[in-house]
Amino acid sequence: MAKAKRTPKWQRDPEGMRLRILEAAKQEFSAHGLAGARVDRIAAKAGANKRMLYYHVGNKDELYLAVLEGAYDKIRSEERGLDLEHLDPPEAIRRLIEFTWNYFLRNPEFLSLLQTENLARAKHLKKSTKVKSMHSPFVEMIRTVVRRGVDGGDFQVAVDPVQLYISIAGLCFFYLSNSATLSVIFGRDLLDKKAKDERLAHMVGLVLAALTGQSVALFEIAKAPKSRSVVAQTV
Amino acid sequence: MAKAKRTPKWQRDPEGMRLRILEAAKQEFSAHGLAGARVDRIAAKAGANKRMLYYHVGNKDELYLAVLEGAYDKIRSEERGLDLEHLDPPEAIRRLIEFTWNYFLRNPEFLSLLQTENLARAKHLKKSTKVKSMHSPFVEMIRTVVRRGVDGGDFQVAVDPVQLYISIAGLCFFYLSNSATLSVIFGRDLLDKKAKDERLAHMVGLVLAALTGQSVALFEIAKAPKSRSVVAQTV
DNA sequence: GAAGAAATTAACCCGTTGGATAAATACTGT
DNA sequence: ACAGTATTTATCCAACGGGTTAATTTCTTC
Repeated sequence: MAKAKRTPKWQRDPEGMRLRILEAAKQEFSAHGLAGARVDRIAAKAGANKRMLYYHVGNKDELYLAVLEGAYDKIRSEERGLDLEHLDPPEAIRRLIEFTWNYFLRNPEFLSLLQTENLARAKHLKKSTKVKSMHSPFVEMIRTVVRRGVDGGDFQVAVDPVQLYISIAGLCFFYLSNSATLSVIFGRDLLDKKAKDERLAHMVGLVLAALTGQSVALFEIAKAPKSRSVVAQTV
Repeated sequence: MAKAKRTPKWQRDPEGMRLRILEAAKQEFSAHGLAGARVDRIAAKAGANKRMLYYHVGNKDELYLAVLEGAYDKIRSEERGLDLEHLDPPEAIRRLIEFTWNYFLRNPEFLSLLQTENLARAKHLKKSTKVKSMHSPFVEMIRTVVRRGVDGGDFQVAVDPVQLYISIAGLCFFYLSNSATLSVIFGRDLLDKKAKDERLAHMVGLVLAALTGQSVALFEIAKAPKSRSVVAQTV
């Protein structure tokens, strides 16, 4: 028998493999949900063997939780880089909305994972020790912005930062995560460029108008004079 | 051999059976999603045999679509009874928000079903002929309210009714459908009575303030003087 | 009271799926 | 070069789950 096999069939790369597995799992879980996800497909997509999943991460549930924690970790860390402190309050809120919107656009799997986890009534997330300790200092960031806005006279009311955050996230989240059914219902494509631009303008206008008491459509239109209405639309 | 079996083991009731199957399926699908739902559990919950599902409705996918169509049918019909025409515009918007909020609260399975269907990118809904024809005349209802509000000077801007509807639905939907993960993240129970009351007040305040340009917290507080802040919260 | 249709039950089929076992292959230190 | 360990592969399997087949029971009607 010739000795053969001079070239290694694979390189050892445990950390790389772990990452590929998690990435593949993220796609699979977000595309099919927890129950619909197939362990074999994850393995194949990661260029790995099914046994590897169990070796490197654990069983299906642990894998799912790891993906979920990773997703939260990612958004929280990006949020931290937002520093809204040295913007004047209305501009800070605008930036927050734009960040949230764009993050959701860039990371659709995050939306799907959240939906999946909420469908499961956060059963898995509750078990996570990591995520609980991540309570966003983000809320404090927003609280500060609101306080500054009120003190400086820009904002009319000192809104609860958690409510505000949930509202902003909700305005973005619902539109994007439900765009499929909404598009069918309303018979328009909500994901083409124009629709997305209009939505962003609408959300910024809605929230800022509520906070400042002035129709934001005004300076919105001033900024982009050619787009004919943005929040407002002549009747 | 004695003849036995004088009392019938079951009554024939095809329509009742069909309804029980659909109700059981609704619960199962909303609790576990499409892939997670178990045909056997549906049958058991309906007090039926698995074969009955196929006899009365069809296979798992058809069953799911039937449930989904039923859910849409229900909310659309309730919406039709809202008649906002003879309310003055701000009050009409308030009622719309309250209706949406309460409907979602009363029908949590509807939220779950929507989430599930959107996770599937509306694959099934697109096949439905019924739902497409249900385009809500609701949008026209809202358009009329907005137009009246602008004409009468109550509203500052003529917002696109579809955007407004999506915003209202989104504010309600996200809070409720994601309350499980949000509660974990923020470490507060978002579903107790007080939290729900505050949320409703926040949403009404946000939307009406944006539309009218006046901080709605004012007449909100006037109406319910004992609740200490509603939209606003002193800093 | 018998025939035929409608509704219901029980039992089985068979591909899928999560997970396990054990062997093979690459790397590390000595 | 050898031993020991970490990583990867190749198979296997028991449970499950959707769907089907065929028999059984009730209702209708003539």
